[in-house]
Amino acid sequence: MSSVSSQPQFRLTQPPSKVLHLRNLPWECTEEELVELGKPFGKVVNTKCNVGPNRNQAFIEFADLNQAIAMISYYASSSEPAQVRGKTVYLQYSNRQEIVNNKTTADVGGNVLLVTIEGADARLVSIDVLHLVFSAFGFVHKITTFEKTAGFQALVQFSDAETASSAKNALDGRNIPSYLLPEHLGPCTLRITYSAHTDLSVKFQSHRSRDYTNANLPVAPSAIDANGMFSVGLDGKKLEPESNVLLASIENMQYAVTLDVLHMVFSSFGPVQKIAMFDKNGGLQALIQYPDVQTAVVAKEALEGHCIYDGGFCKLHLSYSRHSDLSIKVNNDRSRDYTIPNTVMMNPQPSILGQQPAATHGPPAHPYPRSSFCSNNRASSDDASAFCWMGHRWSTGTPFYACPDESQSLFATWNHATSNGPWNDADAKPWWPAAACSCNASLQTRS
DNA sequence: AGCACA
Repeated sequence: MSSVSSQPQFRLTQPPSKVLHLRNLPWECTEEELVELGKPFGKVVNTKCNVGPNRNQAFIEFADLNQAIAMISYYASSSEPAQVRGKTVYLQYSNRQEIVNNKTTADVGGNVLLVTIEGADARLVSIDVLHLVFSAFGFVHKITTFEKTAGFQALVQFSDAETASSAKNALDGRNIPSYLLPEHLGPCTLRITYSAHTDLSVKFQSHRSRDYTNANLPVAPSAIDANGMFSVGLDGKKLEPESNVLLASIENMQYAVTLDVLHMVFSSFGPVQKIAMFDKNGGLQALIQYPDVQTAVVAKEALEGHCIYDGGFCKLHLSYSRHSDLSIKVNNDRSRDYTIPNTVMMNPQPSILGQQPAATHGPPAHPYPRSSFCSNNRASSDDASAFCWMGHRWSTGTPFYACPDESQSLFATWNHATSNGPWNDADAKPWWPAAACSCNASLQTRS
């Protein structure tokens, strides 16, 4: 009960320990990088990274106290500070004598995440946006949202604990990208823990809960309008009638937008059944058909207003078509029916929506050089390598991040493994893995 | 930029 602490929080001189405390580490510093850093001074027997509120602290434990002392004294007198990925890291003896790697209940989670959305406008975050965000890591089975004293919360159910954990690791503490939110909204931060639930009970599709595994689940009466359509948005706003077919018009088409390009872009959100392209009013338009309305809604939300290429080129404008099933007479470079057999089948995602057919895209024909992945790479005209990163992901699963930049291009990308990305501050968190990119990643990692 | 984990 004493309010006077006898120990200062940080002592100026720490007594030596074979455990060193590191801080100011770059984002997502790996265990390997820590071992690399300590190796010249002795045997690193244990590490712990992603420590602290910013996850930028770590511990390394040497086999022997002298090795820790060697490292500290080396950097105490060195003109070159200790660095990881070019970032200065600060070292000191830990106030503990060994690293405790407790796998606590918070670490061994289940397949359901408890997500708290923080921020003044948190309750304005739509369930569709949450779905989009979490779908970047794998198939989202169900979402329920509710308000508690803790604020606006959601339970997000994945197939398995691994997927849930990857989503948690990537998203905990992050802000929802502003481009996914209505313009006036302030930052919305995700705080994620594991839920004890394993299977959520969702009775209706509504603005508060969704079951993406059951296309036949009734829509909540509150979300149905007089025409019997599911047309009430989150905040009760009227939406245009949704459809499984999107009408895309492409503005500022400096670069060729081909059928394949459209297929790749729209396949990121679900299997594309049919595409028909045509010219209208001197511009290019296309109809893109998904098997279900939900997928079209997610795709529309994610892609609307975005540019296929950096620099404001090939900006997409999407609306719902009144069609529900396109009639494709012939497969050519302007129209295609991907549901007809004898195309490559490579959709490892379980067919959760029942009638959902397998996606029919294959990897691009040519592998593209790694150099084209760098962040300042500009797509060149008539060059399909603008999408090379997607092909690369598909074929290897290498983690790339897409960077929606100032122009909100979807496809400014960089190789996370070899580059800090296009942000200036090495400590800054990278942009969201764009849904387009990560949905493919999740397709890739399932088998 | 300053010590994990319940």
